[in-house]
Amino acid sequence: MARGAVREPAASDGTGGVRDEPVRQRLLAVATRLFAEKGFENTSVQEIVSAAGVTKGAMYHYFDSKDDLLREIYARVLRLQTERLAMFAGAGEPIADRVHAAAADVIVTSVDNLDDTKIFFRSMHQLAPETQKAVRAERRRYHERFRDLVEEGQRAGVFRDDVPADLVVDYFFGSVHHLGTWYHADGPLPGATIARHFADLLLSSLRPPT
Amino acid sequence: MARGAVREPAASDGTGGVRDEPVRQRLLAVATRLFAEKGFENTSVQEIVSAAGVTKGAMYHYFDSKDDLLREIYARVLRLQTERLAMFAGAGEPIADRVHAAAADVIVTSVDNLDDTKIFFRSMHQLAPETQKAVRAERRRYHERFRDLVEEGQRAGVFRDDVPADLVVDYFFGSVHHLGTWYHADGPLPGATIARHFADLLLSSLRPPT
DNA sequence: TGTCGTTGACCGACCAGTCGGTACGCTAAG
DNA sequence: CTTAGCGTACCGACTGGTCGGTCAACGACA
Repeated sequence: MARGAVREPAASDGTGGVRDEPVRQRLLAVATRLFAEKGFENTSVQEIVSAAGVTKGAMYHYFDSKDDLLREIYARVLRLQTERLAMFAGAGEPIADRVHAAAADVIVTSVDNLDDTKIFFRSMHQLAPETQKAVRAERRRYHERFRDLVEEGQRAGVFRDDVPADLVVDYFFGSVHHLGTWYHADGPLPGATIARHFADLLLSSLRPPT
Repeated sequence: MARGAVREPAASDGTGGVRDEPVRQRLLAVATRLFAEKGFENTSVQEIVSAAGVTKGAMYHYFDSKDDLLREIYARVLRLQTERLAMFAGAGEPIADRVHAAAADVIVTSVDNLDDTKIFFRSMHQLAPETQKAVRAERRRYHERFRDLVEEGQRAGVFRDDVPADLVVDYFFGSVHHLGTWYHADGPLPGATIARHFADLLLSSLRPPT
């Protein structure tokens, strides 16, 4: 590596288009890709830093551990989804429309960040129990926010109420979380189409029984 | 270990109730439990054989590799579910009832074998690519069989046909596969209740739109 | 009945390699 | 002079897998 260069190595550094992001961001981006490709435990720290064009010293300067790297990836996608859910939940439309919009949106963002989605559910259990508990708690808050939306619809008589709202949320998000196992960006259906179909199925299953 | 004993060690051998299963079965049972608890990569071969009361020599006598152990666990649960699906699909009842029964059954068996379910979707990507492809292919056949059922209902006009049957199957099995991440046997809802609710939601979402 | 030879089941010490993590040094900026 | 931002060298723990060896059961044969 060119030691004479100033802060950032020159334009072409072999990291594939992420060349002038700061080191920390580059490490996160590369780790996300590698974790999604080969799994957390099968990706060595050495591979990550090599792909990012730095060394282990740099990585351990920005992150406490390999676990910490994974945790940061989780936190990032959770922040994004939580923000967007709050936006859709607080809109002024009828409850059914808000649920439909929020459901469709979470699918679109999951597809747009498919690597994060994959990592989340494959590698969660690799984290230290304490860290895992923290991540789970944040995830739970997200689910509860969505559940409140469903309950609002049930109280309004728009949704069937013979199925617990919690179960409905687990049901729907099971589908969302498993997008990573079968969806491919080059497949026949674009993310927006899947989002619409899944949201339709959710709303349809919530119609009160005849 | 008592070397003087004959084939099977005496009654109490500290393996916790699996004492007189043959060694191969014991290894599978113990590995299933440990893989579900701590993940495939975080479970060493030494831990497995210690918990099963044998040594590495024994394990490598029955299995080619650690991967082979995982593959056997997959194959076992896939065989079971495939058999049961064929049974429900071939019954003489109306198509809606058959889909409902098959959907509820796969949930019950997933809950009954929750460890296998967890392992399946957490550790699949750890397998060698070739092995992984074989397992995926078998899994795909199972999904296709289920999809055919949905399509049968669509052709009969019982189910809505504005959503591709493939998508419906991915939608539903996402929920099934994620049972392992939130369901606990000591929770408030028994498996049969969840099975009923999920199957109801599926059938409800398949009703033709008004 | 006694005693070989063979075979399947299993033991346990060991190896070569890999991994996450650390200690320390250098450089440039403030 | 201090601090941030890294690079380099290296450690110790651990892993999957191997390999020579042990032991009991069994069939053959006298």
